Amino acid sequence: MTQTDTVSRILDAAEVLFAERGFTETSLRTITSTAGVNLAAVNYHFGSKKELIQAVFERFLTPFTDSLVKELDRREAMEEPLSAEALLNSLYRGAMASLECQGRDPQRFMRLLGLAYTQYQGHLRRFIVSRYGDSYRRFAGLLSKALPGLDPVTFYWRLYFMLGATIFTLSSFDAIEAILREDFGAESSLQETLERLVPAAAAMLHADA
Amino acid sequence: MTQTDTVSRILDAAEVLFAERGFTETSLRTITSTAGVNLAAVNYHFGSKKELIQAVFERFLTPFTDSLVKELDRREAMEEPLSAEALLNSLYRGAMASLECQGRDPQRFMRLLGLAYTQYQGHLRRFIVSRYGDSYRRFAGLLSKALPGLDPVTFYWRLYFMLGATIFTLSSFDAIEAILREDFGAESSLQETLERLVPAAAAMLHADA
DNA sequence: AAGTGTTTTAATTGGTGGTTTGAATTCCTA
DNA sequence: TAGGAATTCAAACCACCAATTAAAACACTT
Repeated sequence: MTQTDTVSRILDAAEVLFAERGFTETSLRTITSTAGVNLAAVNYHFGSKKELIQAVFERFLTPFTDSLVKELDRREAMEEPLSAEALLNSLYRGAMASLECQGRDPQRFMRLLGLAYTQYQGHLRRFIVSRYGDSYRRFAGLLSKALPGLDPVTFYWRLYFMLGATIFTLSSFDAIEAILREDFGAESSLQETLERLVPAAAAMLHADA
Repeated sequence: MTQTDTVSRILDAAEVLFAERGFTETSLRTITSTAGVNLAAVNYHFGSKKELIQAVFERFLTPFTDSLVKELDRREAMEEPLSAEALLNSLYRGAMASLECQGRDPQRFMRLLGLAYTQYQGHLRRFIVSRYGDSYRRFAGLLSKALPGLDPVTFYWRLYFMLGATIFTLSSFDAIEAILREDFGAESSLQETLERLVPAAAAMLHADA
């Protein structure tokens, strides 16, 4: 078993278990035993449980963010004025594509993102903002240009409303989908939900202040 | 120290600590010591930590829900057609008023609600739905009537988008407000944020499908 | 005031958590 | 292939946890 193998086995197991149960509810013993590695390997390779959690997010967020930045470069190079809908579609579709071509489950990613924002007293939130904040500020700047005449404070609040709607619904997608299936017999895929989310979010951003 | 005193001291301390750190990150020892009561009092009065958590939510949600139901009764008795915006205002304002007149911090309430929904292995989610689901189904029914012609599945997804936007932004109100204050020098009150949220949510609900 | 049921207390139990250690093993290079 | 670094391993450590128990303190009735 090579080094990288052990490291990625730990990350794989941690990713799944964290998404299922949360961070404090997942012990290192559970992670290492499902990964099939020794308990001490976590502290050896990552230093601590906290750093393992950050590493899980790094592996998720770096390609996600890179693909967004590339997509924004591409879009901007076109010189066409970017509509809010187009930007939202770039964000969601680009992100989904980036995750799927990696073989990662987009739902799990959203679930982790949701946990990052509610658990751990905001350690993770700060980590994510400091590491990836610039890229998302760029996205926000472009989106803001697509909504001329909207007062900046209102715009930013609505951006957070959108973030909340996205993270909340996608991170509990399974639970919500199960409820709707029982009540209406209608199945919804993640893809369809994003297609519902984009126009709804756009309408929210465009609303009169 | 009378019985009710001990019980409510425990609930007060638990409420604050849970909202600050989450459930598993808060030990009974921390709760009882900040409450100034003996460790065994929790298990004596509530049975277990799990039941204490439920009790904290019950104390929060029961007056909250009761005030919503009364408001809905009042509104329905007026026989006027209810607009979506009016219903949202009833929900938010009624709830805020109910919490504030109790001397409870609305933000803390939202923070707890956020935690309840993200704890996946969700005994809390089930507890809340089974206890208060009927009242909120009634609200959803009225809101749905205010949006004729909207396909039910789309409506419900948008309801969850709205719930997500609300819980997410209000539960991290402090953090978001701090960022906006730094970037724009503009302070936002919780009241103002709700006044931004209502039209944004209404626009989302009214969007073309 | 005695007695009964209730509440609080302090000490204990059995268990799990993250982390550390030092020896054993594997890997790579010289 | 020999030697040294990197990695793995079993075991242990120590802090902390929820829950229980039995005795002490209290409140309330008769």
